[in-house]
Amino acid sequence: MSTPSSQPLDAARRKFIEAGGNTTQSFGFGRIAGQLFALLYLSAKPLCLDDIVRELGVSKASVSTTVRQLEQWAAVRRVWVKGDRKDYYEAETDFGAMLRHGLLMTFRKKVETAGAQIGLVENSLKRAMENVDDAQRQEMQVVADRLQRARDFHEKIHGMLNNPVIDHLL
Amino acid sequence: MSTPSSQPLDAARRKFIEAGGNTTQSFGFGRIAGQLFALLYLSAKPLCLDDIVRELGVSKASVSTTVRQLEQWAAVRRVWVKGDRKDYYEAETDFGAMLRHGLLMTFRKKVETAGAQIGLVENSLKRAMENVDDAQRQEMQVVADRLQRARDFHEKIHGMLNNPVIDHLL
DNA sequence: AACAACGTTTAGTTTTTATTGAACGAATGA
DNA sequence: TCATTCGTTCAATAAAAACTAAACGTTGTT
Repeated sequence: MSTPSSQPLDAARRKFIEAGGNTTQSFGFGRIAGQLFALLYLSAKPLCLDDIVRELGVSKASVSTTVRQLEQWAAVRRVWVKGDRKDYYEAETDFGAMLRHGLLMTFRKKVETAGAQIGLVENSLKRAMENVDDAQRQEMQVVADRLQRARDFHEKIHGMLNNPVIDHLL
Repeated sequence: MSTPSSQPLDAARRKFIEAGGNTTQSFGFGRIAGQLFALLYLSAKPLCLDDIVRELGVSKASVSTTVRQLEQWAAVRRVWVKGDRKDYYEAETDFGAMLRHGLLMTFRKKVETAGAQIGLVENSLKRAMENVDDAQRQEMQVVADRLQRARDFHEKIHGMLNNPVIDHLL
C-alpha cells in the first residue's frame, strides 16, 4: 500500500534534494549529506536505509556512513518502528537545535584546536627568549607581539562562540 | 645583507606556519593558504613571491594562486616597494577586518545561494498546487509547510549575517 | 542448526581537488 | 632589439576524498 506521489510533488522534491546536495557541498561537507538530509526533511514518514538508497541512487555503504555523520551533527535521528527491525531515520526539523548541537560544536572544536596551537608556539617562544641576548630578544619581540594579538583574537572568538546569547538567537 | 634569524625564533615560526596550515585545512581552505598567511603574519617585512617559495618549499604557481585567494579574503595585501618591480605582500593584522571583508562575505554568498534555491522550489510547488485535486493538495501541503520553515530559518540567518551588530563585534 | 535480513566495515575504484613544471606574455633595462 | 626578470596560466601529475561492491558479524526466523 504505497502512496502514488504526484508528479509535480516529486519534481519539487527532487529539486530540493539537489539543492541540498549543492549547498552542503559548497560548505565542504559531502554532497550526499545534503541530499540525504533534504530527502528526510521533506518526507512525512521516517525512511529506512534501503528507502534512501532507492531514492538517492547511491550505495548502501554511502548511506550508512553519511547517516551517522548526520546523526553526529544532530541533523537526523534514528527512530524505532514497532515490529520492524530495520533502522528508520527522520530529519531534525528544528534548524536552530541542529546548529547548536551539531555544527556549532564541530566549529568550536576546530577553533579550540587552533587556539591551543597558538598557545604552544607562544610558550615555546617565551621560554626561548629567556636565554638570549638583547639584540635577539628584540627581534623575537616583534613575533611575540603578533602571536599575542592572534591569541587575543582567538579568545574573542572563543567568547562569542560560548556566549549563551548566540545559542538563544538560533 | 640578510638578517641571520636565531634558531629558536625560526623554530617557533615554523611551528606557527604548520599550525596555520593545519587550521585552514581543517576548515576546508587549502593547507598552503594557512601556511602562507602565517608566514606573512609573523614577518616584520613584506615578502615577495620568491621569498615565499623559498620559505614554504612549494611551487611558484601555488604561491601565485594562493596569494590571490588570500587577497580576495582581505587576509593579505599587495604593497609596493620603491625601486623594485617585484610584488610584495604583507598580512592583514586586523583579524576582525579580515573576517568582515573576506570570510563573512563568502559565507553570505553561499547562504544566499541556498536561500534562492529554496525559493525556486517553493514557487514551483505553489504553482503546481493550483491545478490539482484536494487529495493531492493535502499531501503537497505537508511538503510546502516544511519548505516554508526552511525559508523562515534562512531568513533568520540572513538577518543575523547582515546585522551591523555582528560586524561591530568582530 | 541453517537461513535470511540488516547494517557496518574494509579494500579497491573512481572522481575531485591540490600541486607542480614548463610555456608564455608583459615589463625592464642593456 | 635582445636578454632578463617577473607573475600568470595551463596541461599534466600527485594527493586526497568520495563512493562502491563485496565480505562480514549480528540478530531474528524457520
